[in-house]
Amino acid sequence: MSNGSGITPRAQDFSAWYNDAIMRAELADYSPVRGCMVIRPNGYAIWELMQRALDDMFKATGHRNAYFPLFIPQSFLEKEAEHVEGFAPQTAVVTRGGGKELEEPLVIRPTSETIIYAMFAKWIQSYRDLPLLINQWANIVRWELRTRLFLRTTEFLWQEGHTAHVDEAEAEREARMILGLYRRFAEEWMAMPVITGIKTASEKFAGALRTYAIEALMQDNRALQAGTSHNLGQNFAKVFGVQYQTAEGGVAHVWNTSWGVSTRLIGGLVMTHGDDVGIVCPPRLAPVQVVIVPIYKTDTERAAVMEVSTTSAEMLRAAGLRVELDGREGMKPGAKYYDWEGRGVPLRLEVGPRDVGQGQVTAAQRTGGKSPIRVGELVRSVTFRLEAIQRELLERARTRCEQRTRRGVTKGELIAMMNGEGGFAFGGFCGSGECEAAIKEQTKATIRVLPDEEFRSPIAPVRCVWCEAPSVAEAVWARAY
RNA sequence: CGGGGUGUGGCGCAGUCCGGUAGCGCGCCUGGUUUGGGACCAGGAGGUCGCCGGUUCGAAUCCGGCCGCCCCGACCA
Repeated sequence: MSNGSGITPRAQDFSAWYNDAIMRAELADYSPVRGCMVIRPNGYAIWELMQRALDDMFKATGHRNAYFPLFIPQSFLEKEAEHVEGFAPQTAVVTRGGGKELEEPLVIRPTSETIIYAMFAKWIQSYRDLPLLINQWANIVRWELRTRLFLRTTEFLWQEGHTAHVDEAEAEREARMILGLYRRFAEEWMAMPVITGIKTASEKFAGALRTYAIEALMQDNRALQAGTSHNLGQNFAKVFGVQYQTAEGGVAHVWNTSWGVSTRLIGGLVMTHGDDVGIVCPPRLAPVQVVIVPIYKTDTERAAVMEVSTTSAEMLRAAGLRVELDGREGMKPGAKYYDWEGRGVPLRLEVGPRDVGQGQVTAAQRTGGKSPIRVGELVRSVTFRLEAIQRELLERARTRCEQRTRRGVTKGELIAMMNGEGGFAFGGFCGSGECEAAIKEQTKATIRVLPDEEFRSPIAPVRCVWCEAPSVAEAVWARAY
């Protein structure tokens, strides 16, 4: 759909729509390497904005960035039993280098716990060295069988935080704090509402004590795991000998956490806000927040219109906004509208002779609606409108999510819902892996999280949705990406 | 890896059954006229028809083999 002649409607084929929307916005392209994608400038710009916001949040909470190698000695990965079992099937391994067979194969990192904690062991001596709060921005390789742009590719970009703490309580606070931070990012920046909670044993990170996650509901009513935060306990510390001297003179293993979000978030953004025209960027993450389209016939009109357009662009940029002035000649205004709408630009300013004559510009919101803005109120009004769009997108997504959420579901309802239109189903859970597996078997739905208190139903379910045994926790089911 | 589909200028496709000089739309380039929701005219560039082999005077088309990609299932952020 690179010619912009239209994309598959969501209702017809959501997957096709997703691909079309990404292609039209030029966020990404398929690469010559199977399973891998190229992130194009429009897509990478969104990632850079995400990075900046997240990085600021990490720094504000005391974390520092570092960089660890892409290659991990195979033996490292194999040290933690559960970890190797979880990741070995999806690793790429380098066995040759410099024209020679390597003495020890090097795994291309599927995640960096092992190599980072090997280094932590060197750096941590005393309780005074704790907590150690590290983050790295990196690429990862996981040999996926089936890939989708942004949602699952063989190589992807992410951020992985790794921390070491004196005790379980502090590690738990860290893992929890990051989960909250992810939630804030999802809601305040991406305008994507999420449910937070803890993963069941079957969905837990390989090697973790506990895994927490934020889960969002996409427009096709499938869930997207948008971020995870793990309390790793002392599993890795014991294997890699990450020990410290306590204030009392004893020796103890540290408690680790790790947490990450990836370029998958871009897929979440697309599937949360996009419409049948294309993607819709929430203003705070829009590479172009405002596009100005000049409209004119004669040279005289052109001069006047460009004058106002240029001045407007300068004023808005001076106010810190990301503004593009579309001065392409020989392209009709309507064509430009479609072009920028497909890129998800939240606000468009049309500047024509009539506007100039009346001392105004016409503002069109990507979410719908056109209205004039007095030139004298430009910055204030544009800023206000962008904030309104940001709020509107979150509200709209939240309403959609609530409409697709059912609480206190029965077994029959769960089956019907998951094999039907989908959504989030809240219900009682006995805690057994058998029930969990049976439900997955019959509905393809998994427990996304055992939700945190804030998201739980006012009246706790009494019995397991599946087996009628007493419920030990409320669970949220959905079919997931 | 199993099931389904598909490979023809940058993109989307027709042509394949029935072999005979490779076409259409969009995009791209040049010039001109246009410009308040996808402009128009004229001229032009661009393809060893996924790859290898076979049949034939002649293959995009028929036969055999291989490969890629997309969708659906088993693994996963």
